[in-house]
Amino acid sequence: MSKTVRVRFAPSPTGPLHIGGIRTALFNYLFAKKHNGCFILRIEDTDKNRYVDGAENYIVNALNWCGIPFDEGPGSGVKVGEFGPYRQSERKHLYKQYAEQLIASGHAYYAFDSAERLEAHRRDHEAKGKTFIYNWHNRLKLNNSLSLTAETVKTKLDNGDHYVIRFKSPQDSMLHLKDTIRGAIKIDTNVLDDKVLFKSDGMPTYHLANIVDDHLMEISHVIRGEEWLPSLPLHQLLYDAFGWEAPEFAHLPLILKPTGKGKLSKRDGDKLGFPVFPLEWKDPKTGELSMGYKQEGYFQEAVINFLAFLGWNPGTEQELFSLEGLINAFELEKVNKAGARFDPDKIKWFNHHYMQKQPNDVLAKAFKNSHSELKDIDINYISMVVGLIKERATFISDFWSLTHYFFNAPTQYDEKASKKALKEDTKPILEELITLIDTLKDFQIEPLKTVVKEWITTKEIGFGKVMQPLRLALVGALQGPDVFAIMFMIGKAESLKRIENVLKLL
RNA sequence: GGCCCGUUCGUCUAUCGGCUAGGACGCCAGGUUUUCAUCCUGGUAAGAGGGGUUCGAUUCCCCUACGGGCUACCA
Repeated sequence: MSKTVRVRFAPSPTGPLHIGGIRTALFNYLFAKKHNGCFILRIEDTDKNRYVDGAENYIVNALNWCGIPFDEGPGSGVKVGEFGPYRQSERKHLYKQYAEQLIASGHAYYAFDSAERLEAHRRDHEAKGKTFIYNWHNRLKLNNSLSLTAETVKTKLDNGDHYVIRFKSPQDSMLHLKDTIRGAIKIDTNVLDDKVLFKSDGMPTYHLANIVDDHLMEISHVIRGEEWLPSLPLHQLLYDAFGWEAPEFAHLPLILKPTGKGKLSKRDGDKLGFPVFPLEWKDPKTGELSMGYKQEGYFQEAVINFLAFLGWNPGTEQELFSLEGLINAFELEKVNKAGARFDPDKIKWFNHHYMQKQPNDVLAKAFKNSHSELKDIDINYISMVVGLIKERATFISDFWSLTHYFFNAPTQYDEKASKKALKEDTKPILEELITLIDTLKDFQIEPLKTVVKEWITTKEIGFGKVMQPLRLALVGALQGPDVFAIMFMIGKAESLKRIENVLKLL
């Protein structure tokens, strides 16, 4: 790779960034970092009608939360450099000259057809079972600078008539395209249409702005979603028309729904109960709230690790990767061609894994902040509790149901568990146990365990007869970590009290 | 409909002509934990179909089927 690697992630601010967008950003980021290149964020806001307030901010926040910040892009604190600005709306003045350059060189033309007229054409064709395509085969019959006299065109332009600039797709030639992931792609230019490059509202379309900006920003590799593959011929043709060297292209496979048909959408998350957005998003118009990975308790590392493996793998059997590891291992050539189904179970598994790697005090702090009953509890105590139960948790939101008995005495006892643990002979056993514990001076886990076990053994009571009711008394159910650890945590007095509470039931 | 891309266990995937087709998630069973969960071990399960090419195809080519994307003055 001779030239400097410069890649861009170019979302349009029409709403929250979908998890598929994050995956595209991630692959761009990994590729850039692997080659000591530059990761650029460019906001493609050429469609004023679809602009959504807050979307750009969301994109930036999402990338930051994921730990894949951009090197160049809009916003303060980021160097603008020689390639900015990074919002296409702020580059508006640049595009028209390029469109006109194409007209001058015979690669594009003015078109005056009204949207209504074209729509009518489309309907007519559809009624006949055909598709209306604006290109070589009919452009001379339509209303444009190719079919009209130069004079008429000039008059129309002078009058300020609405016009668009269309690309003049070549006729009768075979295009040989190259995609790093998919290899060679052939296409007949006769099936291409004369795409609008410049809109009547004075803004460029995606196609023009994209090529101009990628060229001006010296983008070396375009890594984007597969939905852009059909536009590749046009884009290549544009580079050729301008006489510019095209970047390398890589089209990423799509992320599909967990079940059923089609690509992953916002609705799937609502329906199946998992987020499809990195961060929570509140629709500014409807007020509708969509859940985000962050808010649902997913660790950033888990999301990244999972996403990296959606459509890519290192070719080894290693699946757990830090961001650093991913950068080292990443290769565009190893990206898959086929779409990948999103698997909510697998990302949970990653989350459980990364849960174990989180320091207890960090988890404890988040846990404390998430639950009002913990407000006045010592953080060190919470931290120890977390250390005892985190191996059985996937989310911090699992913590309370896993730990409430460390903070509050059980108020009710699981019915099934009571039946199993509480028998006719339980009462005298627990009474004796109380006496035993009461006399214990060193209330630490090990001495506690030793004394109780010795007592059970010498008295030949049977472990189940003691341990089960004891656990029920402490927890309220037959679950949780080691009973002696629980007793140690809640202390002697509280332990005794809880056993007495159960005795009252007998 | 047209064009393009794709197709290995239920899911994510390995295999770059010669494997008992490997791993992970899920699921099932056993073990540990005298609880539950975790964890460990094992098991379950796959190269869409049909033609070629080849001594030999999951792997290369063609056809069909199926899936996906695009087909806007949206990106």
